[in-house]
Parts: sequence; C-alpha cells; structure tokens
Amino acid sequence: MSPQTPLKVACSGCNLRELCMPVGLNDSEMARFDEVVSSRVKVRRGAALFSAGQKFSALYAIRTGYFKTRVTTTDGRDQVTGFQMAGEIMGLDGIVNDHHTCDAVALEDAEVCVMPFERIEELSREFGKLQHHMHKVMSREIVREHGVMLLLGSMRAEERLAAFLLNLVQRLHARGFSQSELLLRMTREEIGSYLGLKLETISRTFSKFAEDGVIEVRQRHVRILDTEALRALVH
Amino acid sequence: MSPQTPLKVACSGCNLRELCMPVGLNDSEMARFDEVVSSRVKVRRGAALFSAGQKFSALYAIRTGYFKTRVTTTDGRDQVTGFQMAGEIMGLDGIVNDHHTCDAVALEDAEVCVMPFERIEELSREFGKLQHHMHKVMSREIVREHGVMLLLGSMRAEERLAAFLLNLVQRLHARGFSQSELLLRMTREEIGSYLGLKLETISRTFSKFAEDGVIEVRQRHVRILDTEALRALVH
DNA sequence: CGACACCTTGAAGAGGTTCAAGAAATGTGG
DNA sequence: CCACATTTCTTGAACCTCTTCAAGGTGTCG
Repeated sequence: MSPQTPLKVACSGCNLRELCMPVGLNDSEMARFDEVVSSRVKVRRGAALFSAGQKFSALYAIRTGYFKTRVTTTDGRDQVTGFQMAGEIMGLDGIVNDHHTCDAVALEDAEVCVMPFERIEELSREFGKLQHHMHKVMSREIVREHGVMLLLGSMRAEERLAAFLLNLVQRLHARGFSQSELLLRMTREEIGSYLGLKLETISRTFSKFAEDGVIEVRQRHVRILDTEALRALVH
Repeated sequence: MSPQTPLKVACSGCNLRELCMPVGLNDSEMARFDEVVSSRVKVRRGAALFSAGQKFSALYAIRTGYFKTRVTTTDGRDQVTGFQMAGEIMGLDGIVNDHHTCDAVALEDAEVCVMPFERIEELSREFGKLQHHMHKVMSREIVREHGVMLLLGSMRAEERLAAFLLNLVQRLHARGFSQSELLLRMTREEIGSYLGLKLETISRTFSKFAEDGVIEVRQRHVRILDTEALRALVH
C-alpha cells in the first residue's frame, strides 16, 4: 500500500456514482452518502491496497485502475478470487474476523475511495437506503462467487475463458467502453489462476479462439469478432 | 417448500444461539434479537426451502437438518455451492435482486427459523449489534466461498476430498459431535458436484483413503482414523 | 420381496498439465 | 537511443489425472 495525499472528494460529483451508490437519491440523501468516504488513496501498479492478515478498517471503492484479489495458502499456492474495476467495492472479506483474508493488488496505477467501515455502519443505521445498498453489495459478491464456483466446478477450459471474456466486456461496456474490444490488465498466469487453469492452457485457448475467428489477440489486446460464438461456447 | 404449522419460538431459549446470534448479549438485547424470527417452517427431505427465481423475502436459520444449496444453468448443468447445517444462515443470495438465484434443498427432514429480511433491516437500524452480526454473516460467506474457489481452482481430487472431510468434522465438532466420526447426508454425486469432481472419482478416492488406512468408509458412515494424514494431504 | 437409488470398480479415452525451448514485448542502465 | 536483462507469451511433445462408459454390487423403502 502506498498512501498518498488524502483528498476529500464528494461522491455526489463522481461520475461513477451510478456504480457505487444506490440510484434515485435526492440531493440531501446524496449529501449524507458523501460522508462515508473519508479520503482517497493512490496505489501503484503491483502494490497491495491491503493484504491478508492486516487489520480491517475500511471498504474501498475503486475510482480508477484495476485490481486483483487473491487468497494464498500456507504452502504458497494462491488463487485469484476476482478482478475488480472502477466502481467496484473491495474489502468485504475483512469484516468477519476484523482482519483481511485476501490481498488486493493493483494491476495498474489506481486510486480508491476509502470508506471507514465504522462510519458505514453508523450511517447505515440512520439511513435505510445506504443500509440496503450495503446489503446488496455483499449479496452481489456472494452471487458472483456462486458463478465462479459453477465455472470452476463444471466448465471446460474453452467455456471458462469464453465466460471470462464475456464477463469482462460486459462490465467494461457498463462503464462506457467497447463491447468488442478490450485491453487485458492481467497476465495469462493471473487469468489462469482465476479460471483454475495453467497459463499455457490460457495461451493455447486464446490461440484456438483466434484460429476459429472468434477473437483477435495481440498480446493483451483482444478484439471479440463473434460474440455469439463465445456465448454458444459457454453453454 | 412445504410450510407447516408456523410456530413462534424465542431465540433466547434456543440451544443454537451461540451459532446464530452475536455473543455477549444481555437479556434485553436478547429479547430484541428474538423479534427477527417470525416463525419456524419444516421442510421435508428432498424439498426446496426456496428455489432460484423465487421472490426473496427472508433469511433462514437452520434449526435441525441439513441442506444443500445449488445453482443451475439454463442448459441443465448444476453446481452445489454449499452444504449447510444447524445454526447456519441461508438466503443471502436473494438480497441483491430481490429474487433467489439458487435452490436450497433439504438433505433430510429439517426445520428452519424464518427471519423476514425487512424486519432484519429495521431492527438492524436500531440495534448495532444485530447490524454488525449480519455484516459478519455475509462476510463469512464471502470468505468461505474464497476457500471453495481455492479448492476448485488449485487442488487435486485427494486434496479436495480431504479438505471437505476436515471441514465437515470441524463444523460438526463445533456442534458437539465427534471429531472423527461422521454420517454423510449427501450422495457421492452431490459431494462431487460441490468439489468439481465426478461421483466415480469421489468413490475411488474414498476407497483409496480407506486402503491407506486414513479413513474407514461404510456407505455414508465415515470414520477418520488419521486426521494428520488428511491435513497433510491438503497441503 | 422386488424396484430403485446409490455405490464400487475396471478399462479406455480425453483434457489439461508439465517440461522445455524459443519468440516477443517490456523495462533498465549506460 | 540502443543493448541487455527480464518478464511474458507461444507452441510442441510426453505424461498424468480425472472422466466416460460399462457392469455389477449393495442398501433401502414401499
């Protein structure tokens, strides 16, 4: 973690508010929501925003940049549990034992909004919309992980990678980016870890998709040529 | 779902309260906590407490019996996402979209406490300990799923089954049962679905563990002879 | 007691891993 | 700005784990 000049900024003026905040707030509600963010912090590429074992104190909303979260076993094995992008929340793992159980590592220089959890709880007690929003955020994470379990438990390599790509473009599209073009922020190895495959398998599967004319790959630049073919692959 | 005679009972008198409720409540706090449970419902073996697509209205705490939760794809594939036992909470998946996204099926005749979610949210706003408890319950589920992802993403069959058995006995032990003896409530196929393996692999791996003198298996009755060997297998 | 669900075991096969080598990109220091 | 080191990616070949298919056994419940 590389804390920089804390900078107080309002959610109400943030262009990501549709992602972070509940919809349909009026101005006074918006103002109260602003209070949950105490500061912003910059994180350099490769640095950890938080790490397993660290004391939990806050949730983090990504303003810019991308992260991966990963869990690590005592014997050194690790598993990427997710890739997070602008507007997504990190740190929920830390609530239950007051310590984080995973690492959040920036895949590129990033900036996050710090939301002290005590303050979230305080405000949630007065402000039902924030309370329900928090519940939804956590529930969404649980449902997302169900999807990953399904992927890891029952899909084959091609299906996993197709599902992964579709999920990425869908989230990028929701943020105003192209539906067909994407720049991967993570290595083949990181994708492999997330999908329960080896980096060679990721590479080979990319090559196969390219041969089949489903995508175009140049390093980390991927263009989806045939979305329907990818969808068909998933089931 | 097979709703039976709703029966109002107090958490304060429940022998599972250490599992369901925050610890260290005084009597008046306990009394308020009681209010979250509206009724109890019996569920017959094989029946679903709730199913994917159903409107979400409540969380459920298991009083007796065992459940599995599973997600299903459009093309019929399904994945067991967890096995739940007494004192554990189900239904968190439904919060985010107001509809359930998985099924909860009783593995044997069961009884659950119904906790209407609106009431939980209301009481949470007045009662910080309940609020924090709910946050911990959700966070615990997220962390549990991280563990499953690690298992599915990076472990081999023997490691997965060893981890599964250790997790089961550990949870049973916390409920006062033996550390070494357990009665599986689920089929080999269900275990396989949970662990991302086929039922034949589960069967073979059980047989191998038995040959190696690590466990004793007679149908669904499993006795762990060498816990350390199982632990060693996991890493 | 018979039907049905569940479990075990074998043999063959497929999908993904491992090991290895080289190519392409990226970063670093002079 | 170029040479060099490092990281990342690709591809091939052999191997291994788990799956698939198949058959028979065991237990359970009406």
